[in-house]
Formats: sequence, C-alpha cells, structure tokens
Amino acid sequence: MKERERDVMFIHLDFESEEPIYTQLIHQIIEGIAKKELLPGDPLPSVRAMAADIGINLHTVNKAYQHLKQEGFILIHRQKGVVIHPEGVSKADATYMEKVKRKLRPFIAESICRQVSEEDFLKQCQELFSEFKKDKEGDAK
Amino acid sequence: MKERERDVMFIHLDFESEEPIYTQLIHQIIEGIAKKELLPGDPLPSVRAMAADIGINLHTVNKAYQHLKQEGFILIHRQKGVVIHPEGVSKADATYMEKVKRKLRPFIAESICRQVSEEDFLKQCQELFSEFKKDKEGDAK
Amino acid sequence: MKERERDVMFIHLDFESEEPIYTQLIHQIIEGIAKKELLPGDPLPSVRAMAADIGINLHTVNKAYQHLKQEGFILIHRQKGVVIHPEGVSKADATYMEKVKRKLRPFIAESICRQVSEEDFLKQCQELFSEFKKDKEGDAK
Amino acid sequence: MKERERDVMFIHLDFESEEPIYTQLIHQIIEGIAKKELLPGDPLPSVRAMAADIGINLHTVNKAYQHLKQEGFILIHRQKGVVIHPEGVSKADATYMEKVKRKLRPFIAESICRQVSEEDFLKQCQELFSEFKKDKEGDAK
DNA sequence: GTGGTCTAGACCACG
DNA sequence: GTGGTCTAGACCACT
Repeated sequence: MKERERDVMFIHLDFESEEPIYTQLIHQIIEGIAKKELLPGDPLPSVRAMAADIGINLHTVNKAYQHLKQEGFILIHRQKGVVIHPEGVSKADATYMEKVKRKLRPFIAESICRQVSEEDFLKQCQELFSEFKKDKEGDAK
Repeated sequence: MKERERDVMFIHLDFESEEPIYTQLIHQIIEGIAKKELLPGDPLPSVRAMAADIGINLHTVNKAYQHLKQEGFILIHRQKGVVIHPEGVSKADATYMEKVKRKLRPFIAESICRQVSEEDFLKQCQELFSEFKKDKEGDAK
Repeated sequence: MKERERDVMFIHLDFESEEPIYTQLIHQIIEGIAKKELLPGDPLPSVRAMAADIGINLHTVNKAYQHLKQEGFILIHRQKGVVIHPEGVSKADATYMEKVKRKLRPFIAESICRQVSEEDFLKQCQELFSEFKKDKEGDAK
Repeated sequence: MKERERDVMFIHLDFESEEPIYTQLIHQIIEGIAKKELLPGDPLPSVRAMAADIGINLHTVNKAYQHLKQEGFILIHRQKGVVIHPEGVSKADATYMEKVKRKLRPFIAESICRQVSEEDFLKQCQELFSEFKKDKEGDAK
C-alpha cells in the first residue's frame, strides 16, 4: 500500500505515518522482544549500523535507543555494544497499569460510541495476544 | 496536583500533558458521548464560549470541533449551533477495527514484555468498559 | 439522511451544509424557474411569508431576494409583491459563459485527477439537463 | 489587471477573489496535477517556502496542504517532505460523482434559465477538458 | 451573536 | 531545516 518502506531485520517503518520514526523504532524493537525474536542478551546493531541499515538519521536511532535504555529494555555498553537487557524488563507495576489504562481509555470510549461490544473489543485484544504468542512457540532460535 | 487545570462541564484538561490540548478536548467530548452525558442532539458551547470556559484559545477549540465534525461525532448546524450528531456516530467498520488493533499493538507488546498476563490485560479493558457503562444505568436525564 | 430539513413549496434547505442558506434559497428558486415550476409572472411569497414558511431569518430571505432581483430573476414591487421576472432572465452572454467556465474548472480538474473520462463527465451533465427537462414536458400548470 | 497578484511556479492567486486563498491554492495544485505539470512523486515546496514564494501566511499554505493530504492528493513524508501522491488520487466513486452532480446542478439550472443550450454547455466542458489535455501531450519531462 | 478566514509570532518535536 | 501546536487579534459572511 504505502509508497516506500524499509525492511531491515524485522524493522518495518512507515515514513508517512503520523507516528514519529523514533517511536516506531521503539515499538518495533519492543515487539521483537515480545515475540521472542529478540532474547535477553541478544545484540542489537550499533546506532550507526542501525541508522545505515534502515536509512534514517543517527539521532533518530539514538533517541530510540536512549528511550529503550531508560525503560530497561536494552543495555548500552560502551564496548560490548547494544544488547537486549539480559535480565528482562522490569515487571509491570501499578504505575504501569495505570498508564496503560489512561492510554486505552480514548480507544474504548470511541469504540463504545461506535457500538463495538465489549466482547468484540476483548476479542481484538486476544487476537493481538495470540499474534505475539504464536511466534513464540516452536521458536528455538 | 498539576499546576494548571481547568474544569468546566465535564471537560478536564491537563495543560502539562504531552497530549495536545485539542486532542484532549476531542477525547473528553467523545468520552462524554460514550458515558451518555452527551446525548444525540445535545448542544455544545460555541467555540468562543467553550474557549472562554476552559481558558484556551478559540482556534484550539475550533480545531477540536472540526475534527469531531469530520469524524461524525458532532454537527455544526447553521441555526442550532454545535450539536452532538443526532443519529449517532457511524458504526465501527473493518477499517476502524484495524486502526484500533494497530494502535493497541504497542501496548500489548510492551505488556507482554512486562509479564502482564492476557487475563490481567483484558481485566483492565473490562474495568474501563464498566467505567463507561455505570454512568449510563439509571440515568434517565 | 440529514437530521432536519424544511420543505415548503419546493424549497428544500440543508442547515448542515457548508453552503449558506441564502445561496441555497437562491439556487432552489432558480431551479424552480429552470424546471418551469415557476413561470414568468408567477408570484413568490413575501419576505416575511417565505421566512415564516421555511423557518429562517427575514434577513436571509431578503438577501436571497435582493440577489435574485439583481440578477434579473425576479421583480420586487412594493405593492404587487414579488414575482418571477415576466420577461424572463437575460440570456447568457460571453461574460456569463466565462463565469461558468471559471467555476467549472476546479471540478473538471479534480475529475481528471480521479480518472473520470470526458464522456462520463459529460454524461453527468446530460443527466442533469434531462432532470430539468423532464419536469417541463406535459407540465401545463 | 487586479491590484495584487502573485505568480510563482504555476501558482496564480487572486487576492481580490471571494474564493478563500487556501481553496485557490488547493485548486491550483489540483489543476497542476490534472495538467501533468505535477507528477506522482514530485516534491512540493515546504509550507514555509511556498508561503514565502506566493507571499501568504504559512498557516494558509498549511491549511491547503492538510486538505490536499486528507483528500489523497499529496503525502507528507517525514524525509522527503511534501510530495504529490505517488500512486495517484483514489479513483472517482459513486459518492464523488454524486458530489460533482450536486455542485453542478446550480450552474446547469441557471444556464437553462439563461437559455444556454445543452450543446453549448457541453461544449464549454469539452473546452475545459481540452485545456487540461493539451498540456499533457508531448510532455516527456 | 456565530463560524470561517487570514495573519502573525512563538515554541516544540522531529530528523 | 521541517511540520505541529498554541496563542492572539482582526475582518468578514451568515443568521
């Protein structure tokens, strides 16, 4: 559909999206972790390499990496390079669940206005969960 | 405990939020409709009145109204002014559900990374649905 | 479709349209003349009556009538009231055709972009012409 | 012989016109596309550059661009900037043809009143179509 | 009074 | 540098 997209590793960006590129990159990497395509300790390309691979600006990659580091998804060693956090991300706490709820509210409100039943909405969520789980099984990479 | 907040009608804005004011306003009005606080045909304040009430610029209100009009939530009637769309918003279609799913994906991915179980996530959604429904019951206004 | 519309005589207004009410009224009356529902010399309701009938402001009707008078579609006698111009509207001149062409250009440009063939576009025009003619035949009112 | 006119690229605005500047700009760009002066993928000046070039406010340009983006004529690409939609605008559907017909009706009605024959009217349309096509032929740019 | 348009200047996020 | 947001003040058309 879209006119130009880049595919490197499993990174898939949409340069026409409203969503900033650096957040797209953050989400793609988090999805990779969720799908177990990226396992604790796995290396990630350096800022330079990633930027060159997917054809974006260094600063953009750096911004994404800094954010991921901040949130505990990755570690940035000056020598070992960038790796997925070996001990996994910190578990969800009440604060996190509150944040999710706050972000979810507008979607649920609009869905109610558009007569989406609670069941249908939950089904969408379940489908998404399945989407992440199915890649996990039998993936011994 | 934010520095500046305004409360008018049921509109509650957070001027410190990253979220643009106009989108906050959009979401608040959609939530009002979802909660049946705003019923089809109900009038909304004029851009000027709303802007004065909540202490923001009229252009910001106008931007929100234009978006809501575009999305079919409100009508701008030459005589009655701004009103909640009398026939309700158009029901969700496949395109809408796809959009929801696309927006939901990052939250679910991160939740999985943070070891939120599918059950817990769904429970959050259900709570949000309850939040909208409870205001509805017994509201014979 | 629309939530509220008024029907008086053959006047049909859409209060939610972008098009100002007074221009809608002008167009409706011109269409009436084109369809021979309104013949030269036929009376039109007074400003007051028309305004009351279709539920709009006096000024709005007056603005429409003044425009129609200016363009030669109607005559406004202080005593005989408002009548369709007995001698018909002045025939199209080069200036008029230029105006039509100027107004038509954007529609044709967009239609070309949207791959509407010249034949299809002309067919639409022909259909509209037919629409006006069919009311004419056999109408001995 | 208007007082103030600006000519940049092929953009030609009439500041004395009733038609809002931003719609004039929209129409000019659509005409450029229709005439193949602007081809899919071609870049458009940034809002600031365009505003400076044609001597209007950048917000006015932005409004036009937003509308064109909304309608699918252009894309706002995070890297390439503003470009003509590479895949062309979506083809006309029934809804679009209805809109055209609705907009055309008043012109045809008035033309009938002014005794313009169907043939003459269609000829005007054909001339406009030719106007757009002639620029296309032999343009191997 | 309303909304629509245009201008203008400012700040910020993004790349 | 870009576009996005917010503010502000002005004028106009419409009702």
